[in-house]
Amino acid sequence: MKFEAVTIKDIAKALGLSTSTVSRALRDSYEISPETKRLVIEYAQKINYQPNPIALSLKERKSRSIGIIVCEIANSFFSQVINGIESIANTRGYNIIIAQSKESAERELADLQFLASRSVDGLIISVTTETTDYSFLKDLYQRGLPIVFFDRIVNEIATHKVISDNVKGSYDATKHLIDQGYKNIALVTSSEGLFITKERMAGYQAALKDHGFVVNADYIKHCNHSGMIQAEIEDAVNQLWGLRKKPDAIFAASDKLTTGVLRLLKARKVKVPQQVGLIGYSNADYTELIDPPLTIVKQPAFEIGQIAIELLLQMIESKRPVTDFETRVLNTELIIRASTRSK
Amino acid sequence: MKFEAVTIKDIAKALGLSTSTVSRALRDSYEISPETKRLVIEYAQKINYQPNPIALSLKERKSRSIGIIVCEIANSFFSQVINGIESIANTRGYNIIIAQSKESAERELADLQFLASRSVDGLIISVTTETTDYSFLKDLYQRGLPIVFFDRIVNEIATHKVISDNVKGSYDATKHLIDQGYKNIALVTSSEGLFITKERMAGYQAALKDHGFVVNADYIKHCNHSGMIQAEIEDAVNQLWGLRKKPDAIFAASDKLTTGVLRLLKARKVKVPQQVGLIGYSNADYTELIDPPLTIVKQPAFEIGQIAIELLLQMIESKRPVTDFETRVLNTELIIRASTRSK
DNA sequence: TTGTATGCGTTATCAG
DNA sequence: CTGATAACGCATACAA
Repeated sequence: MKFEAVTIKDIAKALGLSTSTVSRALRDSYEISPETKRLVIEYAQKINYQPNPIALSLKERKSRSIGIIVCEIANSFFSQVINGIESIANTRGYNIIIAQSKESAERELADLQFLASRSVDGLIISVTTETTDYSFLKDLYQRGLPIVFFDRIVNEIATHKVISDNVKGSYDATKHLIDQGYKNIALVTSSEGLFITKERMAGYQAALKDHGFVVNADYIKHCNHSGMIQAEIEDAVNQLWGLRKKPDAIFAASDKLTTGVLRLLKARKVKVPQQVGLIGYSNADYTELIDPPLTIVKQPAFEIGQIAIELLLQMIESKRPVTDFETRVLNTELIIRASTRSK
Repeated sequence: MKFEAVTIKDIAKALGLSTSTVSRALRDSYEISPETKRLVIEYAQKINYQPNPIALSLKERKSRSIGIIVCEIANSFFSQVINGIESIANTRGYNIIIAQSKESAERELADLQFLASRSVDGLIISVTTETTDYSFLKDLYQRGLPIVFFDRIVNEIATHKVISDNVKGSYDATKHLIDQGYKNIALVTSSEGLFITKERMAGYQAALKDHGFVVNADYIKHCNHSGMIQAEIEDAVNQLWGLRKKPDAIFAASDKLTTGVLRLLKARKVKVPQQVGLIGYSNADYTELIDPPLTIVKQPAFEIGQIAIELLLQMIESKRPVTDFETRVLNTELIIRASTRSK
């Protein structure tokens, strides 16, 4: 509470007891007489006593808060993950502090320092597409800060990770385009350094090969998710369109890229899926509203959040350091819409 | 930091000084010799000393964190407001704790208690459409917790408020439909209790009257933003469609309602704007992607957040209680798309 | 100019 | 069973 917060001391004074007795009574210690306990607990309830979490944090050297770093909360995927995290964190008495990196490695570092200085008990993070220097993260981790990665994970750090099955998701998406009769399928994806990018590329390539297509390096375009993303997408599409054998379909391998490609095609009056096929990763809820509704690969964002926080709390609350780390891989969902392609 | 966090005591020991000297040197107190200051500051930097914010909070009886309660962070409007809040809070050394009420008054109360118990220094809130009991909020406020309302404000509590000009925004939206030639314009809006609902209704009614239309009570439908919102919208639209004089246009007075109405019309293969005109409040970024792009009323969400936090920090940091409260009213933007109605 | 002592709210340790 | 005291990390009134 604020101003006149009631403390253990107030209770002690009012009841003519010592603070330690009150503290013990409140924590239901076995060494306090039932009578005293009753008295204390009743009075505490009456005056609506709430233990001061700050004092508790100072004493116990933990803050019962966990930090989350994502690039952007306005992104559906991330806000759904946060919802998942929150749904569990709250019931376990933890609060979450959200920081946005805005796809900037610099801001990410600042966020990290900020959260560390606020002594969060643990961290859940999806790194930026820019991040290449993991030293601070590693340092934090080695100093004992529990960390769980999700989505854009860092393989260089051995801890729990939660992702969706990127290879399979991308394989399915690409296969769907093939099944629809597209012959020249391009991939617009994120920065090469990212692990999930590699996986998504692998799924795309595997699907092509399995169906007798050759992988054309010119068909693979990387865009990083900077503030310039729309311009990068435009560049990528221009390059694709400029090829001798122009692609007839695009697989966009992230939420932002899907929206971006769609935006561009709309602006250029390109008909989807008649003129160009399009499929993309997306957790947005608008994809069924566009015309025709877009076929998407959807990640189980809420579950990803829940699993991430479960694993994190497990690390935080276990007495001795966790040694065997898991990488949880969840299935994505291919949501097929407007599946009939009118050629 | 975590484990081996370096404290003022460590510095003192290493330099053969007392903790108070170190503390003062770090805070650049005038009563410390330049030489000692230099020594302390250099050493502190070298070992990367970070003051423990928890200890600081306990001492200064404030947490340098502010609470935010919104119904849903996945809502573009709210995530943009949060971005605005965060942009300022971070630079002023405050962190934000976000809680979601999910349109439930019960969860809102729990959030409130949670944040109060975490001793936030201030609160920024947009209440649920369900909220009718303001007693806890009022209580908190009277105990000295600075509160700023935005969007769904509570007029019963005299403090700063930030909203957009709902009357004008709705007036403009309605007028736009009239200008497009629609004659029977329905309003789908939120719960009647909400102040912003009243304002949006007022704008809608004023526009009709000013243009020589009569306000038809049957054309006004209230839906509250519960988990059943889509069903409520369906009900509302069914009722509208069942009227003797069926409406030829709908003004949806919130983000969620706009999406919901659109979803329904799409599902029923109703052509917008040919068969039914549609205009709605929206801060989503997908409205230009639908076919044809939707005309919307957009709120200056980021600015709303920035102003809210500015006002809050002003309350928090002012020595004596603020007495003259402002209600900041910002202009909305009418973004006209697909303006030519092909009748 | 620097050091000592105290308190913020709580719990753990040690006495009684 | 209960009470006094110390400690968590920091800032500050008071002493020197």
